[in-house]
Amino acid sequence: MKNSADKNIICQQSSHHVNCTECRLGSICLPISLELDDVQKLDNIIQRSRPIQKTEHVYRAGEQFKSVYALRSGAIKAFTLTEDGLEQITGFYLPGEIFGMDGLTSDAYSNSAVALSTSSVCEIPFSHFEELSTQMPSLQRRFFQLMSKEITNDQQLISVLNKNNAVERIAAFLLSIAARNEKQGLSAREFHLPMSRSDIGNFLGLTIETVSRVFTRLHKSNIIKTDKKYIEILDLDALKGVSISTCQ
Amino acid sequence: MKNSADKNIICQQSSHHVNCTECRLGSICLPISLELDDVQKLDNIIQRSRPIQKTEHVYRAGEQFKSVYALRSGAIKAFTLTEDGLEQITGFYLPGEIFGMDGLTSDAYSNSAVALSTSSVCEIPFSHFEELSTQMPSLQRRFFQLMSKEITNDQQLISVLNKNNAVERIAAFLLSIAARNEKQGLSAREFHLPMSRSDIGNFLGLTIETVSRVFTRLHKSNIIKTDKKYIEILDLDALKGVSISTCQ
DNA sequence: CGGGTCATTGAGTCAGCTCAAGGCTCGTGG
DNA sequence: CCACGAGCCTTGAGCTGACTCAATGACCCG
Repeated sequence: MKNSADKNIICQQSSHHVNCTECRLGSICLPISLELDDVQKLDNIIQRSRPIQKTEHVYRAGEQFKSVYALRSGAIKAFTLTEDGLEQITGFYLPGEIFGMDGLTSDAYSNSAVALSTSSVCEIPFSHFEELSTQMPSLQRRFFQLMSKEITNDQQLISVLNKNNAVERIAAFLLSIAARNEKQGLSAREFHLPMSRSDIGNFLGLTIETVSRVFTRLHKSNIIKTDKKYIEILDLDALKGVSISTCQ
Repeated sequence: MKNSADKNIICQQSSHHVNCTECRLGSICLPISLELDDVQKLDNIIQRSRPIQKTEHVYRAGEQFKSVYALRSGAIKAFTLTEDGLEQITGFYLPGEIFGMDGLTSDAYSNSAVALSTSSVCEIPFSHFEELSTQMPSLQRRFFQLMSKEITNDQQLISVLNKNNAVERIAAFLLSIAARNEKQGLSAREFHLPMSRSDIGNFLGLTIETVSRVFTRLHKSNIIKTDKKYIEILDLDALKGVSISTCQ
């Protein structure tokens, strides 16, 4: 609420013209393991536009694949529509993470990507990127690794969906968000969830009512403290205990 | 049964020393879109060993990542173990498909891969492959696409697990196997499932009892004909009708 | 202040799970 | 050549966790 409003302002200040060498996310984003002048070359092909507002699309399913994207600030959800027109969320992306890699197979995005809050993204035109990758083996390797990471994340989620009940799924989800916040240098103990209860339910294969009930249950047993989208982890070990495994 | 025994013999005959240019799977496997002499170069780095027997491992979770693999004949299942030691199958691989791409992220395989029946695999040592990719943009592109395909397959499965009930999941599964058989030039209408009911259940997040009940239900309503692992699709439209979407 | 969106809480239902028993097939050994 | 055991599959009966339906509450924005 008040806090999240403040955060948005900060995000907007830091956005737009910061290049890769100055970006505070350099250590977790695409450029890891590149030499300084290679980072410069990468930076040269990256396009940065004005921030995207909540609910705006970065790309839509079916559009021609042109670029992959790095998230600089905000949050993104990626989703497909099922045959019968239902939304299925396939992932949430936080700052420093890459999205759009689903578009490569068929030269068209298979997901749509929308901003969950005001977000700035770095667009990486793929044809340029591909060319650069052939010249920079470490960039090629890095991208292979990122795609592989996406695969193992998805497989981890499959495992959670197949084996774990509602509480375990949500605990795993919270731990995943916490870990990814920490990676960005933010708190793993308290944070704002960028997505709605309904988005969480959609992602985890639960109804919104079940998500809500689990949150109150975890709150009442003093494992987490919740206030709308604000989450504070009070008893990390207990949360790990109920989760068993982590998703994404 | 009798048929499947025959098939294994055929597979073994065709295995081992066939190189990429002669392989009947060339049109669906890694080499698509490569020039002839590029296929030769690719072929030079590929290692082919004696066939793998049922239940033998190609690699184990945690082992150092060294190669990706193309399946020439047989069938492979990939799986992880959850914290509490339960198997979670993350995918089945049929001839012409590539597996092992989960190992790139952390330089160690995150899955184990075992043969479901006698199988021959082509091993592609990754360091050589990477080097070749920098010299052959179309190979690099092809591999990006294959990884992207794996991502969209997994996301498709996530969607099926989140949205579909038991019958829908199994119908989608059968349609996926059928389509992939067809891609190999085999029948999409009748085939042998290489995996057990228990493997299907594990993959689709169902118990073995539920899988069995759904199979008999589909059989009794004359949509498919089942005899153990032999499947014949009698009414494709009806099967599509109950599936809604396809998984992997 | 009113209408819309999002979240919470309660009550009843059901799909798929668990537990249990029995059948089929194949390989081994007497 | 048959008997036996081990896997794998099928079928039945009863239970339960998450879903559906419904109502109410909290907050935001015009």
